[in-house]
Amino acid sequence: MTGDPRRWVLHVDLDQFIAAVEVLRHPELTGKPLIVGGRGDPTERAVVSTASYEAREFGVGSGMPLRIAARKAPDAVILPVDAAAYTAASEEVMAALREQPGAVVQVLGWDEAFVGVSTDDPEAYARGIQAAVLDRTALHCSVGIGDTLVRAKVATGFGKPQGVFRLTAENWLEVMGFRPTIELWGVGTKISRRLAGLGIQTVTDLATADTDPLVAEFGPRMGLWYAQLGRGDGSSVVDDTPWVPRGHGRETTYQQDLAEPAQIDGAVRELLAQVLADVRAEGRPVVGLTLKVRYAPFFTKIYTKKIPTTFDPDLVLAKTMELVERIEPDRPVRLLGVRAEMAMPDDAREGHSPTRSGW
DNA sequence: TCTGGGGTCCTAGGACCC
DNA sequence: TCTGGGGTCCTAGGACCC
Repeated sequence: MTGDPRRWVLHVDLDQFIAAVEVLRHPELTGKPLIVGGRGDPTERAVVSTASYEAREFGVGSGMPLRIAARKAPDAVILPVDAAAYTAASEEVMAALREQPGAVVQVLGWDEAFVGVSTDDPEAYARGIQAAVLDRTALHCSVGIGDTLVRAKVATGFGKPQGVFRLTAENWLEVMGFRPTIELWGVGTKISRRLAGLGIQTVTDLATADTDPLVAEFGPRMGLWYAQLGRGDGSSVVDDTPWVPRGHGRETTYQQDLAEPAQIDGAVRELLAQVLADVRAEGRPVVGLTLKVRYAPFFTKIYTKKIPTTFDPDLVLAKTMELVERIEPDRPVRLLGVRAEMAMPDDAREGHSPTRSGW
């Protein structure tokens, strides 16, 4: 007796996406160390968005200050971030995925997506995806195959570059069990440290841990979520419902710290104008505001405020300026961020982030 | 090494209500 | 004099991801 083909989650991740897009536009950079970040100026406060594999050999990685990266790889070419170009390339990639037979596509970012599909041969399907993406965009990708979203996502890392890797309940602990918890998707330095405080070092430790201490440490939702994460368990539903943004924000790190109240006032107005332009394009009213302030050298404060639902830019400005009054005087400001929360449409689906409950 | 900019979701604790 | 138990909403902040 043969049943229906089995349901699989595939996770598609482009290889060094941003650097690869730049190489397509600048073929003379092929095979050279390439760093993309900020405005392309290593003397500015900025970080690396993506480094090519050649640049990574010098120890350059994403998130690294551009200044440091330039020191490590002095001969690397440094290019500015060109978001519009990556968005355009990303749309081509996602279109190629949606053309695959029976594919349900859930976009996670510029360079990655889940694909849900029923097939008896997920490896062959994955190779088909790689060929289709390469054919349409000249970009290479890796594909993770899993029986849950988490396992598919984690699997991709073992397929890089240009490979395919399958991770299911069957081989999860064999592959992941001995690794530190920080290698899990959604566990960073802080959480891995707190887990270690509970005596949990490895993925197997987490998979077999009592839930009680986890709940006591992280709360009822996150505690149970981390226990599940250790086993690779969770949802296997790929959801292609269009995403509804919760809000829009802009933030800027200033090359010189702001000291004068008038400077801060002007900078906030500038950021707010950009945020309101994004919100207007969305056509949804503002219901809340956040002002983020990084005091030099590295201390961040967040001020939030709910406001009456409104489209009125003057009211939003007035409420934003009430938040500005909370900024501590006589402290240099290194970063300002303004964010507007928007009213959710009634029919919007519940949000679920990759690292949070529901998965 | 001295840390961007775009996001999302979770939790603690206080205010307030019945 | 001593202070329940349930709930909601709000603010501040934490953590993570790409």
